[in-house]
Amino acid sequence: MEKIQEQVEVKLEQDAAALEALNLRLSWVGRRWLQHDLDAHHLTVPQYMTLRCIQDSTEGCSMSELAESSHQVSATMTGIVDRLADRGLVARTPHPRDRRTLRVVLTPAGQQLMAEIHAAKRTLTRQVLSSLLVEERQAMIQTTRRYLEMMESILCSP
Amino acid sequence: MEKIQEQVEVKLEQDAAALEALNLRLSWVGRRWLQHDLDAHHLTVPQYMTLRCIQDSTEGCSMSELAESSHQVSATMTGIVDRLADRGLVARTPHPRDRRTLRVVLTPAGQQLMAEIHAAKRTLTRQVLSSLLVEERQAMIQTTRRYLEMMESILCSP
DNA sequence: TATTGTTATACTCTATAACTATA
DNA sequence: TATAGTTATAGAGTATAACAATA
Repeated sequence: MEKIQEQVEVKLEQDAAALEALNLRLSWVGRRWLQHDLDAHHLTVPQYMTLRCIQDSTEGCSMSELAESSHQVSATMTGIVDRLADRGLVARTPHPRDRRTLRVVLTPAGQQLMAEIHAAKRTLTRQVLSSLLVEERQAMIQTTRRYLEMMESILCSP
Repeated sequence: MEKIQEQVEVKLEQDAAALEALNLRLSWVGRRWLQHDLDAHHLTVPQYMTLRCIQDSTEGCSMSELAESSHQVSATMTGIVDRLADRGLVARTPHPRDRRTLRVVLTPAGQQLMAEIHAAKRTLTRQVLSSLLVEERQAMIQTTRRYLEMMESILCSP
């Protein structure tokens, strides 16, 4: 009985090592792949992440919110938003109540660019998913979400 | 019948959008998480990827191989390997037959550092995997591998 | 005093173009 | 001529520390 348990442990260790190596490479290649897509629009990955964050919000984001969302210091966000603003994709608008705070919003040009990117997006995800059963798709989404939540909690805790 | 097929398509589209958003965030957070781990060893993510690539090879890598593996131009690799060599973690050794080519290898210090990082690695992957059935783990590894292969093929083709 | 955001600085990564040495 | 690698250059992202404005 103990021997079987031991074998299960060994197998788990192997699976963990295999998946860890795959995820490391997936994260790296995924970024290069995204950058490859964004090149056509002269956007960088951090710039795109920032636009997504603003897009997902209802009334724009403060600089602090953008920094927190991407796990970066606010000084870094200043530079990224500067370049997006220079291109007219976002605008810094004042906060109605707190004059220290800004609301960064998408301009019409920014909204249009995001729509173009969305339309041009490759169908890699759909290709993979369409070869799975509905239950498998759900399981994959659930597992990925769990992964992400664990990572974020570890990253935010200190 | 057509109506059911339509619903399946809609559902697939939703699943694809959900997983795409998750993967985008996972790729970003995964990198921050890795960087957070590497900070203790004063390594950057590109430096770590380079060390991994050398470690996985049997007789060291040429500069071209390192560049190709990370989908970067060789001029970029020159800088990364310069900094690793300055710290004594890798060494440029001559190729026995072709005097144009280098073999970048891990020094003993580099091997020791990689061993330390491996030992200190968080058990996030194992935590997630241990809550899955063996069949689910295998399915997850397979799906992740398929994803990666598709990405790499798209990235390399042009 | 505490918070929001920017500026100044230094370093790494990244690509392009021009270059050297070798095949 | 073609290939392997480096150098020079420019720009983007990143963190730290110091700072101004506001609460």
